Amino acid sequence: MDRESRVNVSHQSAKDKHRSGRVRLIDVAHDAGVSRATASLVIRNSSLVSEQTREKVLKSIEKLGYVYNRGAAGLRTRQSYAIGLVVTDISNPYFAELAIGAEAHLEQSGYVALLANTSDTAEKQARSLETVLEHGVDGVLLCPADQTPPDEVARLHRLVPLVSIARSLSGVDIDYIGPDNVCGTQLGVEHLIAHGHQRIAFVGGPLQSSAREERLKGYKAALKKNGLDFDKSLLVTSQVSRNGGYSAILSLLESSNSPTAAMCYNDIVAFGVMLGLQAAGYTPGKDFAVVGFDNIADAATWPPPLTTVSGDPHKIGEVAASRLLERIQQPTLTTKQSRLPCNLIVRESCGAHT
Amino acid sequence: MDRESRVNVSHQSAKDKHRSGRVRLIDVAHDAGVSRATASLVIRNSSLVSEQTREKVLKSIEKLGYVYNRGAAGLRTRQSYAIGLVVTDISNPYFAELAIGAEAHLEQSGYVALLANTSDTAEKQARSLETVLEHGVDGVLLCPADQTPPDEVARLHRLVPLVSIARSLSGVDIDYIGPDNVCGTQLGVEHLIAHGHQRIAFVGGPLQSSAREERLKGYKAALKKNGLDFDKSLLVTSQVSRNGGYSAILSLLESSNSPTAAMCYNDIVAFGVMLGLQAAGYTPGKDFAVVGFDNIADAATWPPPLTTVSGDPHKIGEVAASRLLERIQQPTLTTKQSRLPCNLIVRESCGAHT
DNA sequence: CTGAAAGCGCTAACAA
DNA sequence: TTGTTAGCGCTTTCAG
Repeated sequence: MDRESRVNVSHQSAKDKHRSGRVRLIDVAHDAGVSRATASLVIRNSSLVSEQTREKVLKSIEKLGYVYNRGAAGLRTRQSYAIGLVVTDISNPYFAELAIGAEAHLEQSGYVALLANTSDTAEKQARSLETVLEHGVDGVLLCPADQTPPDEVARLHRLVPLVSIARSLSGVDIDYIGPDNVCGTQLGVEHLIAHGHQRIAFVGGPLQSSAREERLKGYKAALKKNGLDFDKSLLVTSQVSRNGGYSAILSLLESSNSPTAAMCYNDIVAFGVMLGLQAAGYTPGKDFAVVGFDNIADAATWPPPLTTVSGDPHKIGEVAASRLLERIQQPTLTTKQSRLPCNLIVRESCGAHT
Repeated sequence: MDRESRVNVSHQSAKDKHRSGRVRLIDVAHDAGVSRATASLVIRNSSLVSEQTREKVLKSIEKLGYVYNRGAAGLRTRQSYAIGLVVTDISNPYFAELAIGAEAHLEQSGYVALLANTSDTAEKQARSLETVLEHGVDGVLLCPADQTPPDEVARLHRLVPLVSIARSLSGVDIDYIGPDNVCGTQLGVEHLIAHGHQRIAFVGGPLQSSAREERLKGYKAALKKNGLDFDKSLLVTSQVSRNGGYSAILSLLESSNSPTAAMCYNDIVAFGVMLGLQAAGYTPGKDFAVVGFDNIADAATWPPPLTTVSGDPHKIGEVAASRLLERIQQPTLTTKQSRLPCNLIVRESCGAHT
C-alpha cells in the first residue's frame, strides 16, 4: 500500500509541475529524503527534529516552492486559524478602524480574518454567519446588525466561540467589548455643563440601538449629577448619517426654548449637526457648542475641529480579537463585558477654547 | 472495514453532542437512512436525487443542525470558495468602498473574502499573501502596496489567479481594474481651464505611484490640448494625507508666480489643500479653485463641497471581483487592463457655480 | 529522532 | 436513482 502510493506520488509530482497541482508535503519529504511525518514536524517548528534534517527539509521547501495547505491540516487538527469578522458597515470609518485593529491582532497571532459586511441587515448577517461557519472558522467576532434575533446569536454561540464588539446584545450571555458609552457621554455632557450650558440636547442615533441607550444613560446621569432637569423635548433620534444630524438639529432649533449645546450620538451625526447649525446662521464653537462621539479621523480637521469622546476603536478591535483567541484556548472562561474607558478630546466645536 | 467505521460513527455521534465535535454528513445520512454519497448530492443540489429522499435528507440536516464543512470538501474538489482580498489601507474610505464592492459581489457568488490590510508596507503584504495562499484561496484580489517587488507578484500569479485593483503593476502581465486616471484628471483640468485658469498646479501624491503617474499624464495632456505650457514649478508631491496637501499648497503659494487653481492627487489631499488655503487667507471656490479625485463621501459635505473626479470605487471592486471569478473559471483568458470611465462632479470648490 | 499506518469529512468514479 | 470504494494533503499515535 505504501509502495503503491509512492508510485502514485512520483507519477503525480512529475505531472504536477505542469498541471494545476501544487507541491505537496510528500514531494518535499522525498526531495529531502525523509518521511512525511518528519517534514511535517519541521514545518511546525517541532524541536523533535535534528538541526541537520531540519535544514535539509527547509531547503527542499524553498527549492520546490512548497506552500503549506492549512485546509488539509485543519481537517486533522480541527483548527482553521481563520476567524469570522462580521461587521455592520466598514464604510463607516469607526467600524473600519475596529476591523483593522482586530485584523492586526489576528494576523500577528497567525490567524486570518474572513470579512463579511452586513450593511446592517439581519438577512445578510445570517447568510454571512452561515458561510463563515461552513468555512470552519475557529471563532467569530461579531458587530451585530441592529435587528439581530437573539436566538440566532445563541445558536452561533453554541457552535463556535463568539465575541461581540461595539454593540452589546441583550438576552445572551457572551463576551462583549466596546467603549464605555455611559461614562464617555457623561464626560462630554459634564464638560458642556462646566462651560455654562444648561439646555443641552442629545441628538441622534437609532431608537433600538444598545449604544444609544447607554449614551443616553450617561447623558441623564450627567444632568442629574449637576442638578439639571431632564427635558424630553431636547431628545431627538435620527439616522446615523450627516443628513440625520442635519435635520435633527434643525427641528430642535425651531422649538421656542431651543438648546445652546448638543451632545451627539456620534461624530457623523455631529458633522450633520454643525452643517445644520451653519445653515441656520449659527457658528458652532462660538454661539453653539457641539460634542461628538468616536473621534474618527475627520473630527480633528473638520471646520471647526470637533470636540469628541474618544473610544479608540483600533484598540477595541485588538482587545476583542485577543479576547476571542483566549476563549478559543480556554472555552470555559467566564464571559466578560468590557467597556473600555473613553476620554474627551477637547477641540473647538464646544467653544471651550475661548 | 465499513462496519467498523459505522460502529465508530455511532459511538462518536453519541459523544459529539457533548464534546466539541460537529455533526457530520454521515450522521445526516444515517438519520435519513441513506448513504453519504446521496446526502452529499442533496447538499449540492444535484438533480440526480429523488424529491422524496431529498426531503428526508433536508429534514435530517435541519433536525441535527448540520453545518457543511467546506474545508473537507475543498480538499477533494480543490476549490475553497475563498478569495484573498489584500488591500493597502481600509481606513481610507476609498479603499473601504472598493473592498465592500468586491465583498458584495463575492458574497453573492458564494465566495468569502479573506481580508488582509497591509498598511501599505511590502513586508506585511508579503506575509499576508503567504497566509492567504496557505488557506488555499481560489484567487487573489490585490491592491498592491507602493513598494511591491514585481517578482513577488509574478510568483503569486503563477500560483493562483490574480487581479490587481486601483494600482497597476508594471512589468507583470496581469488583469487590472481601476479608474481611468488619465481621462479623469484631464476632465478636471480642462474644467479648470474652461473657467479661465491658466496657472494650475498638480498637487500631491507619492512619486512612485502608478496612479499618480497616470494622473499626471492626464494633467499634461489637458494643458497641451489647450495650448498651455507645462511648468515644472507647479508640480509638488506629498504624503497622501491632509497634512501632505496642507504643506504642499503652502509651499506653492510662497512662489512669486503662484497658481490660481489646483488639481489634486485625491480628495484627501484636496481637503488639506483647502485647509491650507484658508490658513493662508484664501477662500477656496472664490479666489482659488480646487479639484479632487475619488469622490469620497466627505467630498460632498466639505465646506465648500469639493469638485472632484468620481471613479466609483464600489463598482471597481465589483468588476474586479467579477473578473477574478471569470478567470478562475477560465484560466486561459487573456489579461485585460480595464480603466473605468470617470466623470466630473462639479461642486463649489472650483468656483464654477459663480 | 524518524517512519508506517490510520484517519479527519468530504467527493467522484464506478457498480449495482 | 443510490451505494461502494478510494482518495484529497495533512497530522498523529505508536513502533522502531
